[in-house]
Amino acid sequence: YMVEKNRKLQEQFRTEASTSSHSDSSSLKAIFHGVSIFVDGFTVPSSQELRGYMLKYGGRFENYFSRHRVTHIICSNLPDSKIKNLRSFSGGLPVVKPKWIVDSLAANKLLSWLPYQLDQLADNQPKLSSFFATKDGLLSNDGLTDTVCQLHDIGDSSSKGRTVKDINSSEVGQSTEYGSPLSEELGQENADVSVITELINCTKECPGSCRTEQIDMDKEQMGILREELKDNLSEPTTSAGNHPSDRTRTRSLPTSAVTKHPSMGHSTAEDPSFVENYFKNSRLHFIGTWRHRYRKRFPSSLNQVKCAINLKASDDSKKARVIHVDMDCFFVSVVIRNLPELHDKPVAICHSDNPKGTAEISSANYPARDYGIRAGMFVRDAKACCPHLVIFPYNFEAYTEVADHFYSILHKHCKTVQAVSCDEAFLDVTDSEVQDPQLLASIIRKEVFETTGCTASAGISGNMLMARLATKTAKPNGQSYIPLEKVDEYLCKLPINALPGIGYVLEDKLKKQNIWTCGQLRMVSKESLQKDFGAKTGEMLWNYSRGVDNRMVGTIQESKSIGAEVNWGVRFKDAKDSKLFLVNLCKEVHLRLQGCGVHGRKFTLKIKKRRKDAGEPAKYMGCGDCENLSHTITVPVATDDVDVIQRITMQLFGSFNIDVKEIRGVGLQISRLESVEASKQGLERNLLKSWLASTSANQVEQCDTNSVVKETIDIGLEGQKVDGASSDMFPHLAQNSNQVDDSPSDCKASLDQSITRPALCHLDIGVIKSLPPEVFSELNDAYGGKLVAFVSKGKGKSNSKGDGEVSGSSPSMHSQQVVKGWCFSLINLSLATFSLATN
DNA sequence: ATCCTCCCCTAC
DNA sequence: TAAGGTAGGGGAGGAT
Ligand SMILES: Nc1ccn([C@H]2C[C@H](O)[C@@H](COP(=O)(O)OP(=O)(O)OP(=O)(O)O)O2)c(=O)n1
Ligand SMILES: [Mg+2]
Ligand SMILES: [Mg+2]
Repeated sequence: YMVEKNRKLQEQFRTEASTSSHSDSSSLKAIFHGVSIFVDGFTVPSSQELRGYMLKYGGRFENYFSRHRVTHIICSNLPDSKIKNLRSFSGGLPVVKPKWIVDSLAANKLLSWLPYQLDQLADNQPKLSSFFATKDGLLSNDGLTDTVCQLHDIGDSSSKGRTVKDINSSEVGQSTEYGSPLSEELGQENADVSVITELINCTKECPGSCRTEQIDMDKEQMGILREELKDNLSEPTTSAGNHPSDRTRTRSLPTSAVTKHPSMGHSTAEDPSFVENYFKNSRLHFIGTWRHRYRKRFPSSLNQVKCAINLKASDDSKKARVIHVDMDCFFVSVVIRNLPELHDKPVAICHSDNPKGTAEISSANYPARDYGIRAGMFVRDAKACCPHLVIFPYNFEAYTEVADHFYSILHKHCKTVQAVSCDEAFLDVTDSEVQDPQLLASIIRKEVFETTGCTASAGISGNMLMARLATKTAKPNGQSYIPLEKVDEYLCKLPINALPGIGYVLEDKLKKQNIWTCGQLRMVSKESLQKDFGAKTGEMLWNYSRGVDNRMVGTIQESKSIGAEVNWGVRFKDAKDSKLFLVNLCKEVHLRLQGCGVHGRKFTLKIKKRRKDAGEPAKYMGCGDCENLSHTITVPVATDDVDVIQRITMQLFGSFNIDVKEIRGVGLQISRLESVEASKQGLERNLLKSWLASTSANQVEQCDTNSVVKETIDIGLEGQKVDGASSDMFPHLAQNSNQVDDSPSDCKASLDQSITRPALCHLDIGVIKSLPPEVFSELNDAYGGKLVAFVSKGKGKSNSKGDGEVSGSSPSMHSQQVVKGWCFSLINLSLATFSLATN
């Protein structure tokens, strides 16, 4: 995530750099090429001034610290208390006084930073700094020569920087494996399942009325606040300097229970309904989940899949085929749509108006962009660029509403609409009734404005790529058509990072090859690009640089994965906090699965762990510099049952063996999805229920729900310990699950004396055959028909990729034991699922 | 070759 | 204070 975020900010930064220095770029020297600074604390000149210098003179400015991206930490003298923190936080990077920047500017070349080392740290610069010292020496020498040389040096230095990082990450990779020495080295107490179970019971009893009251109070207050906000917002107040939103909020909030602990007030540790509140307020969550809401509102039957023949027929014609429409500064436009007096003033959307705050700007209108304000910036940086910037809070309901109008209009005018996001879509106008695509675009834009009060821009061209690029040039509130004969001219000087699909990493790699524009990119052979970037990416680059894009408009597929993650405000005091958080996260994921009508088989838990020596992040309650860890379990039967999800998740969590205080982010993702319709899970459960109640009542009755579940999960754990980062819940099902296959008795060994055991262990093909036909049929469905093959051929493997396929299972060397395990696992899980569902 | 699985990269 | 999510594409590298 941090990489992504940083890339974005850098992109904005570079865009600014290229536009602001456009006129005089020839006279300005790129003194700071290859230098990427992170400013820590108060400095003279200010952080913003330094940022400006870096911008003007070819350097980089990082809002977030990252060992990978930052080359120098800039810092004035600090109180001793902070020095110790900084020493570990710096992670071996040079910590330099801002005078280095100023003097370099005065000298018009990059000076060695060594004389500018922070005094307090000068005697203790770690060994890495000597590495940078040499590099800087080279840099400053070559800085006098020419840009090409500088480039090479930058390449060298950053690639070495990456080498260091790569070593770290491979270590991290190892640490994700079970039983590796590293996990012992971490020496953190493993979260014992029984302990956690106790804690659940405890928390279930504890919260009581007190906590509920607090929540209610908060909700009530929020309601009142919202009313106030609405009143204020709907009033087209002329005093633009008076921002109603945050004044009201910040004054009222301190009385709420949440802010009782000032230091931890917004962390997971203090708020039992953190997950819920968090997602309610997260803009990225809003845009990330918007697609689900769109699917429901505009069912996909509207979209015809264009057939290839049709495409080829129209391919040769020179007529523009694609329109791309995107709302202008969407979040701002919506919020100020009834406040015309603000339209020519700089406005941005942000949670906070605090000029020192690290809240992020979500969207800035075009007057604000003239000040250099961009999405993703900290509000303090935005305010520094433009002190009179008007900040408004989010209004997600209004965004949804406007997006609905927007898409209604699009669907009305075009049968092939491909939604990109809440404010953006592609239209295929090949077969449009309106002959002139430009006319159609203007009709749509006009109608959007008249309906919503918000402006949209449009790009029209022969394919999706060119239409998208055209939109960018058309903004704001305009449209642009790029005919085929203008494509070459348009692309020739276009910077490569303007191409969709080229982000920070690809841009950097290309620039190391001295490729800055699409024109230069065209000089590289396709083979060379494919060698350097892979087959598909290479071809994409080759095509895009020529304005070629073969994608078709209108293909919306069903989702392949569903997940939820939180990487902000995550601060756990103890296992109780983390447990509660995980349970809530599971509930969230469960609801999303239900909302999409799917069940899933593959569970991935992602953890962000504070990197060693990483201090408190620059962003308030942010996750900062983290290692990304992830573990996966695959279960044989797709589920959306909240309790099953929780069990699996807790199992996964336990396998991390991590000190919860180090956790900065948690995410749960479900994949290998099957539609509920197809698996008919509900019916299966009911049938299992009646079957178990009648036929084998004695067995079921003696079978404690929790023990069944635990058993089931425990079996999974055994396989998991062996497997490493990824594991199959039921090792017998995975052909590559090593050790367990050699000792099928593990299955038996892991069972307790529960009454279920003997019966299940004797289950075999015969037992499966004896199942009532409905049950068998549905179990068979749940396995995509594999049960038939299993019974008829006597093979139990289920490793085919196709979900619904009967797929001839490959020759199995698994014996009867495997088959037993398979049956056992299946029945056991079904029991567990069923039992929990009925509780 | 062709698949998987585990990530990284990208976009909004 | 503040709410740094979500999901698909695809590359690397191992298994088959
Ligand atoms: N880093 C980002 C990018 C986008 N958004 C949200 C706010 C935007 O309004 C909306 C749409 O994204 P766009 O990229 O379309 O940006 P805008 O519509 O704001 O501006 P533009 O006029 O460039 O389209 O998504 C966000 O919250 N954070
Ligand atoms: Mg937009
Ligand atoms: Mg957009």
